[in-house]
Amino acid sequence: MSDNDLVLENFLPYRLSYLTNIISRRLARLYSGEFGITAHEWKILANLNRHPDISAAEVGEKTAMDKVAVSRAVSGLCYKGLVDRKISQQDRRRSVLNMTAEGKKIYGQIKPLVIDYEKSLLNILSPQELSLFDQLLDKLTRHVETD
Amino acid sequence: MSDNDLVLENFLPYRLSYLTNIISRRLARLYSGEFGITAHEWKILANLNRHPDISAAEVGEKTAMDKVAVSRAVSGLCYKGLVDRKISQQDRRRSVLNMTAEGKKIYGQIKPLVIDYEKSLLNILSPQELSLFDQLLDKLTRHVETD
DNA sequence: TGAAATAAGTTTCACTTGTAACTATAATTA
DNA sequence: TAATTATAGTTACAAGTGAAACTTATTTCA
Repeated sequence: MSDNDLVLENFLPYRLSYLTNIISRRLARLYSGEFGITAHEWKILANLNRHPDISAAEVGEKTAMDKVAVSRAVSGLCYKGLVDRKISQQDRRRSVLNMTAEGKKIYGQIKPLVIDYEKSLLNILSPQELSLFDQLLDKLTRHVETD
Repeated sequence: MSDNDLVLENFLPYRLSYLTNIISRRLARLYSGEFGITAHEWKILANLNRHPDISAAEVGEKTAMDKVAVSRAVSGLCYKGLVDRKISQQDRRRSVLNMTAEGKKIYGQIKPLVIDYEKSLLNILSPQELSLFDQLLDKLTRHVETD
């Protein structure tokens, strides 16, 4: 067996995926339990908070979700009364999405939980380590994004 | 709006998940297309290569997969003739799993593709950066593993 | 012993997700 | 301007996934 044999525990894509899965599960617990929000729905709420009046396609761009996932999550949010969907008068194919008052309220309740979780996660790293990790993550991401 | 508002593009769990998803998709292409192997199946092959004669439960431990996923992936591999499943004579509930000759052949074909992909991924980082990223990843993983 | 509890693995059911087909509207161009 | 092409979003179908129930085998301990 060659000495560059494949050892999953050392294989970086696998380790990255392992870490990410744990973190995603923990985060999902924050919104799924008490609030009944899925990860996709949460991502959309966070985007509508920053960018009101955007369309489903724009949500898709900003969240890297495909349009079917966006459609389903937006439907779920509308059904729960957290998002309001209007038809654009400029282009009647497009939707114009916004959080409702109730949506903003829920968003405001979940946001601190999520931010606290991120803090608790990152407090194991020193400021220098965090900054480095940040840069390396960016570097890798820019690298893999070039198809 | 508070200044520690939630901005997904800066939110580390989101960025980690984004990077991981791209990498996982690319990797999956390496085995799914030509070889018809799923990511789960591939993980199991890689484990059986290093640890012959293990049981489904042991595969589960080593891959962090749940037992249902292991059961299904092993069934798929047996059906394709890549893995051989015997009943343990010491404990007839347990299975004893091994790659077949054909399984080893396929494994040997996929392995270099996967290793090359990892190399192409990491060659954007200097040896120092890589070593740092490695350490930080470990540190974060150990941190989140403590429930 | 033998009844109850535990363990390995599979099957089932409900839910999620991805791909492709479809509907409705808008833009293009012959 | 009418026919074609492209776009936004939804629906339908198939495949994947997770939780719980189930089957068979083993262990525990009264």
